[in-house]
Amino acid sequence: MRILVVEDERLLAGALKRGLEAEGYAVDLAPDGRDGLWRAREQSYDAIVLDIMLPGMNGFQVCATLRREAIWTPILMLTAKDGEYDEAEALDTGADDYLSKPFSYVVLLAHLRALLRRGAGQRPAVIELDDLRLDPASRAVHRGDDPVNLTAREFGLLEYLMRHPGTVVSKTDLLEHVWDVGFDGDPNLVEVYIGYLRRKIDIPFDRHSIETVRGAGYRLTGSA
Amino acid sequence: MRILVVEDERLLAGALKRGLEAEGYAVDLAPDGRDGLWRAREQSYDAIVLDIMLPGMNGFQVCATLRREAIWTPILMLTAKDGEYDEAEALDTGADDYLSKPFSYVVLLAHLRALLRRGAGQRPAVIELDDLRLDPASRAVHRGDDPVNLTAREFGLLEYLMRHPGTVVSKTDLLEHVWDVGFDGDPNLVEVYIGYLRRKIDIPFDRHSIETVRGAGYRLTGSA
DNA sequence: ACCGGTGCTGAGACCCCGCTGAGCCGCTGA
DNA sequence: TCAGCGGCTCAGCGGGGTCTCAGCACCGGT
Repeated sequence: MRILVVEDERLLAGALKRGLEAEGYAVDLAPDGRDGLWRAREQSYDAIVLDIMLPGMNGFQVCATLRREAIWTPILMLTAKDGEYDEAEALDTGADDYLSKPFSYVVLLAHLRALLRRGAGQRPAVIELDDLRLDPASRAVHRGDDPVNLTAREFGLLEYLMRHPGTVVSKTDLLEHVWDVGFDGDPNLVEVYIGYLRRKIDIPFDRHSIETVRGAGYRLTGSA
Repeated sequence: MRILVVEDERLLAGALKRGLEAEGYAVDLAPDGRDGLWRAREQSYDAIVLDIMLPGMNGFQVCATLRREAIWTPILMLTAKDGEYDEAEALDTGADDYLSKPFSYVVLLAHLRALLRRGAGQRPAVIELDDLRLDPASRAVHRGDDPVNLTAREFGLLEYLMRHPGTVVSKTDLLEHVWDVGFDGDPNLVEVYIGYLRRKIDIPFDRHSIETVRGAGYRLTGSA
């Protein structure tokens, strides 16, 4: 865990460095806003402790600049005054948390821990098979760079196949999982939709990733 | 944006509910810890405002229980005393932020907004998608340089969509998060409001950023 | 080669989904 | 009190999606 402390008061900065290092963190110091901004850009920190009152460039500016550059390192702001709107402004410029001076060391630690705990958000898994990509979240399918437009039923069918790559899936399996359970319809329905799929993801690209296994079902080929 | 307020003091709870609803949030109230825990488990909230002093089960316990069950809804704790260790304990049991009573409504709002911003995975204060800008703080929306006038409901809808860009959001999702709890209304309502939105942010500018994904929901296109 | 079985495809009907305009209700401010 | 606005419901319409059906192609076994 690497932490950047941007603080111009020597005494406070030193105390923070020693304290945090005692907790096992690796700490970098920056004496002013410009240096802090530079370090935050160059290095990858797990969190930044950022004072507002700084020579040269104040904390708000540093924070806003970083966010504008799409750098999302968690930022803990140290507000000198405890005016309400100061705090609100800190959060609105993109800080993740703030502390009003004077603060106790225990509280700072707790805030930092909370900040570090909030890790990166998990992204829904995109399923890939060779150059075929399916994103369940955005319901988007791509063959290479070309987008493929699928209807709801076609998408459901392809998703099920892609979740069982390389294995033979029977038509009754598909009817049960892609269509409603206990669907007593004609297996021909599956054949029809397999046809639709092929005409959208295989034939235009001259592939044949959907194999038919006579008497058994279908198999989607390719490797993740 | 759906928010759960766990607070036993009737007056405060009511005031919060009314205030937040005026801002366009959908608000649920829970009068004690047990009820709050139950609701937080059952429903999907975008944030929880959690008092510590509660009958039956206190806020620490509720918070710790939720985290133990891997429910990561952002939690804003209301600490009655302003002892340092209270605050530290709040953060250490898994709360994301805290406020010491008494607090002002402005500050609460700022904290909540910051929390909601993080919940979606660390976004800047102003949400941008291509030339569409939405500022939660000032409740202003712009397409390019042109201001767009939205009603509260339209704004809530657009904000939720912009916090989930590129992903398909179902109508029931929207009903649950943009409208009130347990809203068992007609999904047509969503369609109507999508229509309103399109007539304000898309059609006049000859775009179509709100795509309908037949059988699944809607997707807001564009890149930050 | 013949023939039954299995899978593929084009055409078409039906129906549900989503969009829209009209209108009602409640609130608010003039 | 009334006009205006926002929120919501309702009914109708249009079109795209789902499904059925029949005919044809292909494959395997005798």
